[in-house]
Parts: sequence; C-alpha cells; structure tokens
Amino acid sequence: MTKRGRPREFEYSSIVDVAMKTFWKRGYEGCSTQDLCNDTGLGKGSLYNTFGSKHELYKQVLERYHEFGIKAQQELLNAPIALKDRLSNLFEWALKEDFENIDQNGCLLINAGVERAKNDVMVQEIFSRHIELLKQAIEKVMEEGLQTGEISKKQTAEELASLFLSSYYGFRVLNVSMQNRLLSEQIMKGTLESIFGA
Amino acid sequence: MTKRGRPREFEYSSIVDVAMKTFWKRGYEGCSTQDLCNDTGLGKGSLYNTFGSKHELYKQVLERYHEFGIKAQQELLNAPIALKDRLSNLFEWALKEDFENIDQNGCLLINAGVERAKNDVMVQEIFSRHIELLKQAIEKVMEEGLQTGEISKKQTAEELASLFLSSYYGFRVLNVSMQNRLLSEQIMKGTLESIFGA
DNA sequence: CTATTTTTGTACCAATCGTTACAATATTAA
DNA sequence: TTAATATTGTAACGATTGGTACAAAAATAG
Repeated sequence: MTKRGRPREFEYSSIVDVAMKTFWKRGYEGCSTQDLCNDTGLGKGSLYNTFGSKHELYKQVLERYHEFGIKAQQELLNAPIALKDRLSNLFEWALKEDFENIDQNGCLLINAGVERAKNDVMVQEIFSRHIELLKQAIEKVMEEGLQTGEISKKQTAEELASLFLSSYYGFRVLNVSMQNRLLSEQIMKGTLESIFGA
Repeated sequence: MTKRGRPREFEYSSIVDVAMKTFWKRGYEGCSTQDLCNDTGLGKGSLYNTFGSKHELYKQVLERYHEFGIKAQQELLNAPIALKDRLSNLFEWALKEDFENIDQNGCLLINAGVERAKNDVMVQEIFSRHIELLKQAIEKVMEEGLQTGEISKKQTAEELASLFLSSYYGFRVLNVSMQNRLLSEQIMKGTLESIFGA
C-alpha cells in the first residue's frame, strides 16, 4: 500500500519548519534557494522535486506559520481568565517572540506583508485571512467585556477590537525595529489602560 | 570659484528622490543597481562615482525621507487647532500616503525597519531617531490635552503617546497589507475615541 | 529476477547581482 | 593652448541568482 519508488529521506513538515526560520531571518528576497538548501540539508533536486519553486515553499511556510500562530493567539484570547489578563498575555506572548529569538525577526507574517503583500496576491491572501480571524477573536473579548461590565466604554466592540489590533501590530513593528523594552512596556500599559481604565 | 572638471549633468537631491521611489516600490533587496540606473537615468559610472554603493544611496534616501516625513508630521501635530483634529489629521495624512500612491508602498521607514533594522545598524539608527522625534511630538499633544482638559484620563502623557504611536504604526502596516478602508476607518475612530472619549 | 517509479546529488543553465576599470568627454586653472 | 581634474557611458568582473537536466540510487509491483 505504500507508494512505489525511492522513499523520501526527510519529513515534509520539518523541512517547512526549517525553511520558515530561513525566510524569517532573511526575508523572501533576502534568502536564496542555496540558503534554503544549506539550512534544510536538502539538495536542489529534492527541494524542487518537492516544492516546485521558492515561491511555493514560501507559501507553505506562511500557511504553516499562520496555522500555528492563529491557534496560539486564539487560545490566549479564549482562556478562562479575566479579559484584561487575556489581552495582557497576548502582549506578553508577542514580547517573548519579538525579543527572545535573536536570529528570527519579529512576526513572520508582518514581515511578509510589509515586504510583499502589495505585489503578491498569495501573501496578501494569507495575511488578510490571519488578521480577519485575529480580529474576530479580539472582538469576542470586547463583546464579553462590554456585556459583563469589565469594559465600561461607549465604544462598540468592533471599534475597541480595531484599536487593540492596530496597537498590537504597531507594538510588534516597534519591538523589532527599536529593540526598546521600555517603550514596549509603555505601549502595553497604555493600551490596556485605555481599554479597561487606569 | 566653481570646481574643476566635467560638471555633473544631474542634481544630487533629485536623484535621491527618484531612487527613493525605486526603493519604496521594491524594497532594498528587491531592487537592483540596474533598476536604480534605469529609473534615475544615470549610468553605473555616475551612480557609483556619486554614491559609492547601493547601501550608501539607500542611506541618503532614508535620511531624506526621514527629514521630510518628520517635518510634515510635526507640522500637523503642532497646528493651532483642536488636539483631536491634529491627531485626526495625522491619521488622514497617513491614509492618503498609504492608499493613494499605488506604486509606492506605505511608509518607507516602516518597510526599511521591518526588512533591515535588525541586521543593519544604519537603518536601525535612522528609524529610532524618527520614532523618538515623532513620539516627542505626540507626547506634547497629550501633555497639552491633559492640561487643558481636552483629554480627561488618568494616564500619563507618555503612556497616551505610546498608545497612539503604536496604534498609528499598526494602522499603517494594516493599511498596506490589507487594503481595507473600512478597517482603517474603524482604527482611526477607535483610537481617537479611546483617547478623547466617545 | 526485471520493470517501474520516485528521490537523490551533482553538474549545469542563462540571467542577473553589486561593483570596478577605464577611456572618452567636458570642464577650469594656468 | 595645455595641464589638471571630474564625470560620463560602456564593457567587463567574479559571484550568485532561481531553476533544470539527468544519471545514479532505492524502493515496490509483478
């Protein structure tokens, strides 16, 4: 029942994982197929036989990153704890991502979006899908907050979600480019207090 | 008194302006010296005789972009009008930048920062300088607001400025990657109302 | 076993990369 | 006019780009 022919000497998903780090560190234009071969250990033959092109491998990487990233963030936002703590945990999660892994580079989807979304429909599509889901999850938090009174604002849940979303994305951009933890702390505090009160 | 030798057939600053658009559209890694020669009309000889390297030209471009950008934004933030309108105008200015020039690509400094700040001290330095000045200008607005009562919050001016700054930068990233005007409007509304009240 | 199928590594492709070399050109100083 | 100097366009540099060709290798089906 196994298929005929010489078997692969690697696992598809673990190659995607390694390629993810390469794209993450260097960007799409900034990394070569040779870089990808070096890091994954695959030869050109295997790489192209499996993925067809650098761009298709990039797509698989972004899909995988999106899949794991949205799940992690949704879990934080749906945790059975106080709403403010959920949003705070999301900030802290991102802070770790952005400051701890030195050879990676912030949020891969933001990097991809900024570098390519405008000239690459595939990137724009995955990015939009990710944001749509993230925004929905945040909006649910805001709705719950308005209902329970944990948030006492005159704004709609959608407006509050939009505010949080943009602040969260600005936060991530500034984390990477500024490397200024004090600023990051101020953003977290300022954003949460503007939603929940000081 | 003019210097000896064959005179230049172009103006330095106008070449930097053209190169700016090229880097803006394609990114640093994504544009070649040939692209730069084609767009500016200069030959390789002139380009390298004048700027020395692609990287140095990029630096000149970013310095110039920073210079004009910070001035434009400071003017909007110091205008003698209601504070909320100043911040609103800043959003509207960015909205125009991000949606109207189709062949450019959002904010060049954000693009540069995301693509290169972590691996390029020059980019990181200019980016930080820009943010520092922009944050100061926003902070002055918040201070004034707290003093006059236009802003009635328990937060410090610095926290409010950090919140606005991050939201503003997230706004710009989302503008370019999502191309969703409705979302942009929600962000503007949500951010301003969270500072000034609904 | 043999035939078939798939993956592997290597050699190679034309095109492009950032950069340099350099002679021709165009100016000023003397 | 001549010497000195700076800019120009063109040709070329070795290295690298994304991608292909293809034979050797390794598995299964019969």
